[in-house]
Amino acid sequence: MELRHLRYFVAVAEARHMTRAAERLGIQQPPLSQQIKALESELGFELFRRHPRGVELTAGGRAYLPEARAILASVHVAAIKATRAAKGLQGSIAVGVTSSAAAHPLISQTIRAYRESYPDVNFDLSNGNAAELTEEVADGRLQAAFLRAPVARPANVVFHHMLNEEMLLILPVGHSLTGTRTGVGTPRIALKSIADEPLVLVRRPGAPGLYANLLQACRHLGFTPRIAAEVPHMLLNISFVAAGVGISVVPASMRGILHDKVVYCRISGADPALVAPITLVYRADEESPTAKNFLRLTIQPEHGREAARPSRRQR
Amino acid sequence: MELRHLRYFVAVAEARHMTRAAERLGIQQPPLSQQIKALESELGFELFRRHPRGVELTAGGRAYLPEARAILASVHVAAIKATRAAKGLQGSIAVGVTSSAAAHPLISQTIRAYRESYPDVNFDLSNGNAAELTEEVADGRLQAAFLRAPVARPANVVFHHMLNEEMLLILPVGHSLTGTRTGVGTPRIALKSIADEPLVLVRRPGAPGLYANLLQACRHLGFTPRIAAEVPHMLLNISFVAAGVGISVVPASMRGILHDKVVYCRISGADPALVAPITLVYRADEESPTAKNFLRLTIQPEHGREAARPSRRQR
DNA sequence: AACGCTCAATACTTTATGGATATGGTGATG
DNA sequence: CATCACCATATCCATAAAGTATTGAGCGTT
Repeated sequence: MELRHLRYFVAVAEARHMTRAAERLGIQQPPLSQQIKALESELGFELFRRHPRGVELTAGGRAYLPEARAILASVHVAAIKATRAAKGLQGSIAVGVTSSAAAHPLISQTIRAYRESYPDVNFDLSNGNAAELTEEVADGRLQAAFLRAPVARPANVVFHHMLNEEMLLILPVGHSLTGTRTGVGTPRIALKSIADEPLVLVRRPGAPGLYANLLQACRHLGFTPRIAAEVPHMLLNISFVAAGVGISVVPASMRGILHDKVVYCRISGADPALVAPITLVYRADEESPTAKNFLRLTIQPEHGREAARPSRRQR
Repeated sequence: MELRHLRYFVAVAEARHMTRAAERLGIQQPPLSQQIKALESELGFELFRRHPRGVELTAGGRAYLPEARAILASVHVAAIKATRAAKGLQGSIAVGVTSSAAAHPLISQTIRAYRESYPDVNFDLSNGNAAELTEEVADGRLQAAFLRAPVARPANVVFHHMLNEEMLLILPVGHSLTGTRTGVGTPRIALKSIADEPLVLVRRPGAPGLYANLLQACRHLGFTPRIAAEVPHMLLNISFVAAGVGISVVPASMRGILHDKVVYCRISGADPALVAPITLVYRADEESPTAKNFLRLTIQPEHGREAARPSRRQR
């Protein structure tokens, strides 16, 4: 049995007339009669009673009609559903962020924009450190991840550098280095002036990247800072500075956190410049349509939106 | 698109392998590849990613697979459902009975037997007088009706005489005619002995049939009974006799009703013999499978049961 | 009662297409 | 680098769907 039989059957049932149904189907009457007959013989019972004025559904035909209609409708619906999935309008996507990357407004903007453009996609957002996220992307548990500096570079994984963010020095309020400058705007402090200050560092097994540049810049200036404490993440880092344990540097997007306890200062005289990148990680061979839409929207926001609703402009 | 495409798609999706799927389908690999490709081009997206070790579902294919399976399953289910309807195993039937016919045990037996044999058929049992039921059968509102004597014979309607039932004379307990015989078994009374008794008759516009024979038999014996009362149905008839209004005759199957107030007696010396028929009424061109099963079961109970479950004996 | 009309079925031809066979191309594997 | 395992392509054939012409059956009409 083929869908053709069902289409023909429904047409005849609706027209109650072989010849008119054939016209409506764009075929001649004899082949239609034949196909109906073939369907009847496959089903094992008659669908129609033939009258000189047309045809009439039998009890079996009456029972079959709604079923046939439902099948034809679901064939149509199935194609639409699957097309939506293929276009990435439906389905799911798993994205990871490190907590320090999550602090940057770009990340939340990007995710919000995607969820608005693709409201029917189930969005799984998870948290982890750079090493974990990279591994999860590499073996497909995540389709994308936002992190700061890459910590491992598995084959087949792309690290897309999105931006560099300035690093700011943070000191506890009332610290001697902050007293000298109280003008408007962000104060500026020379890196060499922190040579004798105790330093708080964020350093975990999986995230050594962000502070390498700081230590190297200090070495260039001829000193090695004293490490007062190492903490597992950036927020605790600021808390420690606020508590007076030492000073530290954080990405500029953290500015505002504990603002009454901590002073944020720009750094001068650092070489290499102290910057915190935001990196988008994804598999080079990513095929998931939802992921491809997400990547497109993230990397080229304008194009992404256009592609998501191509017909809006034309109407 | 045809069901073939869905069948092929599901086979390939399950085998994850074109060549093996082709084997399972009993065709060669190239035509299978072509049909899959045709399906993809009709849907507008790729269902599979081709690898050197086999094929893999795309996101669109993954979404399409359960839909395709459901469609194929519902094609199967539709055929089964409609076949059951065509065989009269599912559907509905409307049957009417007159209240006097309903009193005969054959009717309830027949209906119970049908409902047991065809439990999935919706059975509409309705009540009416012979004229009403005949009309409803004639124009298709009923598929069958049980009544006593036919009162009208529309073209295209078959009146199947099922049985003749003896008519019994009923008299109030203590009536003079009953006093003479008090042996075991049903007493017997000569029709001519009721010549002077007042008679209660059931007679409605639509049901004149049952008492015509009684009056004619009396005329043969040379008397015309006096009509003491006319009542609309048989049960009230018995109540009137019990109340002493007069005597009457009823079909033998009524025996037992008001047994402590009324005496049932066999009648001798009547010509024509006083009998009450049970008549099954149905359309000559009845096509409904449920109705045909009902008629078969009613007219030929043994054959009906056999046909309803043809496979039981063979297993 | 005969005729004509309508519509489905039948007989036969044509066409389209699904399937078979043979072969080519490509990426993984040892 | 050669081989293997698969899928894709090309070509041909057989099947079956569609087309054409005609028959046949049932109904209404005169």
